Amino acid sequence: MMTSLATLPDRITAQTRWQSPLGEMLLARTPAGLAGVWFAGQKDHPGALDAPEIDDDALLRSTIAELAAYFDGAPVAFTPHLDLHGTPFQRAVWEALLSIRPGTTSSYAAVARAVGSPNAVRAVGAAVGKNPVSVIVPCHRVIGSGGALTGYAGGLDRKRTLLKLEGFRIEGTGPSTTVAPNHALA
Amino acid sequence: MMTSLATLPDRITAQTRWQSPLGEMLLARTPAGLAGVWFAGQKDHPGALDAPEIDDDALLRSTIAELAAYFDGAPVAFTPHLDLHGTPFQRAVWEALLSIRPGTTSSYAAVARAVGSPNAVRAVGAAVGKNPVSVIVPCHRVIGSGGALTGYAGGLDRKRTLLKLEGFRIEGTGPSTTVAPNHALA
DNA sequence: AACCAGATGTCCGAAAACGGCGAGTCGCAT
DNA sequence: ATGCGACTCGCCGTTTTCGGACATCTGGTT
Repeated sequence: MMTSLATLPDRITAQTRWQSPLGEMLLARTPAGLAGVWFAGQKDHPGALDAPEIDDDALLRSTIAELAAYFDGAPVAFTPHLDLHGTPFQRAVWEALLSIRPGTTSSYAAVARAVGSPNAVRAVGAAVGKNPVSVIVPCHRVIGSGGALTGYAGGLDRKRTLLKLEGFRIEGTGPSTTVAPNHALA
Repeated sequence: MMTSLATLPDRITAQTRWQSPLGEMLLARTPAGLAGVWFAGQKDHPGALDAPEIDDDALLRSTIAELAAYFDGAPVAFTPHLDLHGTPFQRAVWEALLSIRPGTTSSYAAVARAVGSPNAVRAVGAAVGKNPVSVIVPCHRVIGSGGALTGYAGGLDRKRTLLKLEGFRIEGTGPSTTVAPNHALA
C-alpha cells in the first residue's frame, strides 16, 4: 500500500529545522526553490525526509530569517521563490492564497471564485488543507464565510495565534469568530 | 484411458490411516521415504491405494506422532525423509515450501521468485495445489500477495484452521484476509 | 505440436467516500 | 417580526476502493 504525498516533489536537496515560537518547523527545498514548510506534528507532515540536513543553505537561511521577523510582528513580505508541487487545481488555489495580504482574511468561497470555480468550495477547503508551505503561503488567512476559523493543518491554536499576530482580535475558543479589518478578494 | 497421477510414485510399500482433528488422513510411503499425506476428501486424494495397510511401519508411526504433536500446537520440526515425485518444476516448488517456517506465510509470487521463475506465478499456484504431502510440506502457508487465502486442496476451512493453529488471526470468512506476523521468503 | 486451465498479480478505469464549505430551512427564543 | 443556531443538502476535486481485463508460465490433454 502506498500513500503518495503528491504535494512533495521528487527530489528534496536540503532540509533543516528551526525552533519557531509555535514549535519546531521543518523546511525543505529543491533545486527550483522552497518546497515545504511544516509545523511539528501538523497534518501531512512528511516525517523523516530522505534528504541531507543542511543548515547553511542560503535559501533556507533567508527563509528562516524572514520567518523570525514575521513572528516578531514585523511587516514581512516573503521573498523566497516557491517550488509548489500539486495538481493544477491545488496550485491555482495556493497561488490565489498568495494574494491575500497580511492583516486581511478571505473565505473559501472567495478563493473558489478567484480560481474560477465558484462552486468548488469544499474542494478549495481540501486544497487549502494540503498547502505544503505553511505561513508563507498564508492558508491561515482563509476562514469560513461566517467568520469561523474552521480548521488548520497545524491545529486551530496555531491559526489563532498567527491571525492575532497579524492584528486580529479573536473571540471564543473553539472554531470561534474573528473580527476582520477588511476582507480581501472581493 | 488412464489418468496418471504423476505425483504418485510407482510402488507404495505401505499405507495407513489416522484420525486427525481435521478428519481422517491417509499416509503412504515408499522404500525411499514418506510419499503422501492426504486429508479425507481432498482434491487429488488417491482413493483406494493398491498397497498393504500396515499400521506398525516405523516411518509412518513416527510421522503420525509428529502430526499429533503439531495439531496439539507444539512447535514441531518434521523429521521423516520425503520421497517426492513430480516434475522438476513441481519439486523445486515443493522444496521451496519447506523453507517457509511455521508462523510465517509466503505468497505465490515470492515462491515464484524463489524458484527462479519470477513470472511463473500461476504455474506455482498449480504446483502448490498438487503438493502430495499435506501439512508437512506447508503448502497452507502460501497465500495471495494481497493476503487472501485463495485456495487449498483440502478446503479453505482446513487452511484457515492450520494457520490459526500457527498463531495467525484470520479475518472474514470467505477467501478472507490473514494478519501475518512476518512474511518469509523476501 | 497446439491448446487450455489454473490455489496469481498487475494495471486501468469507474464508482464511491471524503473533506479546513456555504446557502437555505426550520425551530426556537426573544 | 427578528435573529441565532442546529440541521440538511448540494458542490467539486482527490483519494481510496473495487472489479474486470490482461499478461504470464507450466503441466496435462488432444
